[in-house]
Amino acid sequence: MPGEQGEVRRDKLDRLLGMGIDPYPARSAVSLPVADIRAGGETEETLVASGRLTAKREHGKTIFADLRDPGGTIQLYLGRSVLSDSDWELLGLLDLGDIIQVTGTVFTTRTGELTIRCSGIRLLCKSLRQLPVVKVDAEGVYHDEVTDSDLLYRHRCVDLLVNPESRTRFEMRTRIVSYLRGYLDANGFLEVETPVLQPIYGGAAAQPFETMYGSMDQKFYLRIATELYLKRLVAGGMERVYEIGKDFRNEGIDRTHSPEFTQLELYEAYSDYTGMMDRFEDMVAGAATAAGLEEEIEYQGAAISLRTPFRRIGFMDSLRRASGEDLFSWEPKDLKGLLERQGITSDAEDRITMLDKLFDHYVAHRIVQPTFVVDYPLELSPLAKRSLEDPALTERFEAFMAGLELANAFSEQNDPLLQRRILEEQAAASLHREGTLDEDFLYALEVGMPPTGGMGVGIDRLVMILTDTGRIRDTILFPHLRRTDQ
RNA sequence: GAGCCGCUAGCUCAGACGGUAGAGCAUCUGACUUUUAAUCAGAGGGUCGGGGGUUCGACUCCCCCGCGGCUCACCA
Repeated sequence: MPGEQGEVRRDKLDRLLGMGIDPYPARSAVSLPVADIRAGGETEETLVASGRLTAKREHGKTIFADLRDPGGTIQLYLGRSVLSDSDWELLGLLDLGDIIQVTGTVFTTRTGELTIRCSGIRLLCKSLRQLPVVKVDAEGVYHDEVTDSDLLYRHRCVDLLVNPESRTRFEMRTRIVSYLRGYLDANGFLEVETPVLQPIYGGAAAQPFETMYGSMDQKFYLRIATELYLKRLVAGGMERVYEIGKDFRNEGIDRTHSPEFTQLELYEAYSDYTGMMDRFEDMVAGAATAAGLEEEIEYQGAAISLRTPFRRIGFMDSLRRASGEDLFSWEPKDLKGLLERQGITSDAEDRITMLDKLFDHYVAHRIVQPTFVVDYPLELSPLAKRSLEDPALTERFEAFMAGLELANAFSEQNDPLLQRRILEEQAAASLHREGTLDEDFLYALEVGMPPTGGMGVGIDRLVMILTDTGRIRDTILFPHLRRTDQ
């Protein structure tokens, strides 16, 4: 009998229909969350609980079962002598995974388990798929835990049901994002939405996804950043704006990169990159609290302190110190040689990209505690203002933690002529860019944008840190996978 | 895009040397009125990721493909 597992449930569904039971009723009674029932303890008061049937322990005329809702699990006591004949018959047709509603009182069994003594039971939704059964023994050890990541990513609903820590992680993500919104709203920022489909992409250096806009008969790109649009708004007098949304970068996937990721970008007029440091510290510390964490957190085995202020180091200083060399005076061929000696394989040929590689190698990957790396070379930062002390540097920082880049911020370049020249030079020098200037953005700068601090924060990575997750995909509900149907 | 590893029942896994597959949980049948990884007895369930090839014979060896994982490359 092929496909037995599914057939059994279909058969039960038919039998339920034969009994006149609607396996998918439209209405259910208001029920008490399991967590509340547990908190309430024993009671003679009749209450209603709803959830998924996750275990059944049959003892003849007595059946113990587990009912789970998002907030917890509670045991059910189902006795032949307590239930009606029809409820008892229904019980026999229930499978693990079915969503049910029970009515009863709460007592404690002689083994000390808080339990609902069910006087009534109702089917709310028949499940036609057998879920993996994960059991936890008395020592709290998981048995037959589902590890097939393909299954878990393709069917996140299964993951959420079967792995409680997955559910918790996404709840934390939501709380973190809510906190950030609340923080920014409370500080006078306006949340806005800018185009995802853009005729010219910009604001970062990345390969875009391309698409065809049918009715316009024009090529469009999925945004790689919101930067250039948000700054237009600052020029337009929306002096504190932010957007939390997806950016798309048509590049490789790895543990810390997702082609579709969530970024918070915020811009604050009359602020600068030091102001952005304060915002970042506020937001990270606050998000941790919102996620239920203390100031000291653990990330993949490392102790991390979120105590502010965060450390500040210079891009060039830190690289000099870590490498023991003044790499900024080196010729490209010598840098190339050093890269090879350090075992870094890279296609990079130009000086500045190689320096950036060496910075990652010597400094960034080794940063554990929250750290602002400040004063980036001008060549790496076309949209940032030049440093007052050194025109080769910019007023920019990137925030690192546990080897991850979490944020990128600068005092925004608002000199329209200088900005145009820099962008033109970049476009000319770069092979893969379209070489198209965003004239509307430059127009906005010509209209005039006040001195402004701006910052982008990688939300998925922040969630990684705060949920102690090693893979960015575990912070994204539906990460991209290759389709298997073709 | 490259290299390596993996893909066996719904889930977790085992299958030395090539002889058409096993376990636990889940499912089904039966027993059991306070168990909790319930227990006991029995049963069903697999075109071993797909396609070729070698061979008398392939889960096993070879080739191609698919999907996943890990590293690397790409990544203001």
